[in-house]
Amino acid sequence: MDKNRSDCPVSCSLDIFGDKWSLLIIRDVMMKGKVSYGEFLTSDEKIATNILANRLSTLENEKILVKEVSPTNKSKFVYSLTQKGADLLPILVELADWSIKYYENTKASELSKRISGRKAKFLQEVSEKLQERVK
Amino acid sequence: MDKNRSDCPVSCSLDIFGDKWSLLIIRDVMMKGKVSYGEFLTSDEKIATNILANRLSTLENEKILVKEVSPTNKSKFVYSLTQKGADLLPILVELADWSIKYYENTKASELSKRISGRKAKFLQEVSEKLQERVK
DNA sequence: ATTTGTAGTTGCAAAATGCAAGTGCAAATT
DNA sequence: AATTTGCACTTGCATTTTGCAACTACAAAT
Repeated sequence: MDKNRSDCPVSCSLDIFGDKWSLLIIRDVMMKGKVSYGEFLTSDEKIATNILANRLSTLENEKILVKEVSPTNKSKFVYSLTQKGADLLPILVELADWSIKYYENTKASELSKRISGRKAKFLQEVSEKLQERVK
Repeated sequence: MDKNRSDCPVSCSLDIFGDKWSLLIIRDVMMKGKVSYGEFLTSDEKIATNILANRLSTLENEKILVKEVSPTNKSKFVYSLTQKGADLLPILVELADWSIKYYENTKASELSKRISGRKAKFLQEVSEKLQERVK
């Protein structure tokens, strides 16, 4: 059970989701409204099925996501964010902001640049919306 | 050369430093004033020498760090942050903040909790200090 | 000429990842 | 009632990355 490499808070965060996939699943739930295994598989980055299952299980164990039977379809599962998961939003915003600043200079990214210029407001707006569906 | 899994800015950031070690090196430069290979090796998380060499090389290629001969010792190298590297500060702060919120409830973390309560101010202060030594 | 300090590289075993195919099970279809 | 479909995985296997220990290179100090 000793999974922490040190007691540094940065290191502890990375111990949980310091990989190329975990935060993309969170992004999908948070920003794209995805809720199911099948939906996560359709993202552009093409996560492998075993890796997805593994990460969902980790995120569930860490109480970042909760897995429940779909209310509309009894043979389907839906994943949703806990408050702990919703609180990852500022991290995602900063990751995106940095990338936009240094890598995106195309027309297509003008929207995201405007968002990034009003970061505090954007954060608050999204955060409020997330509140309505945290478990 | 096609290292980007998608054009999502979150994904692009993770393509570069989405692993358990890269951001710890940045933390060491940024928060602990470490500058050399030998100093990075002494951190609590115990990075392996080959991984450290590999990550330093990636961070240098991405122009997040610059490597120069030490002005005081001609047979030593020093690494320093570029502006692009210094701009990773908000990401580190949010990673730490999240971890502090959900994992640290001991006396020892009272300091970091106070910092996290004055995040904007802390960010500005550290950021100003970093400006003096970006390359 | 030898030792020390610094920054790596190399070899190899173990773990994580990627990919394709297969499984289990409930619901819908025939 | 039997078969097919949809969904959520699991499994097997090859490739890649990581971790660990030992070794190398080279300049400076002794």
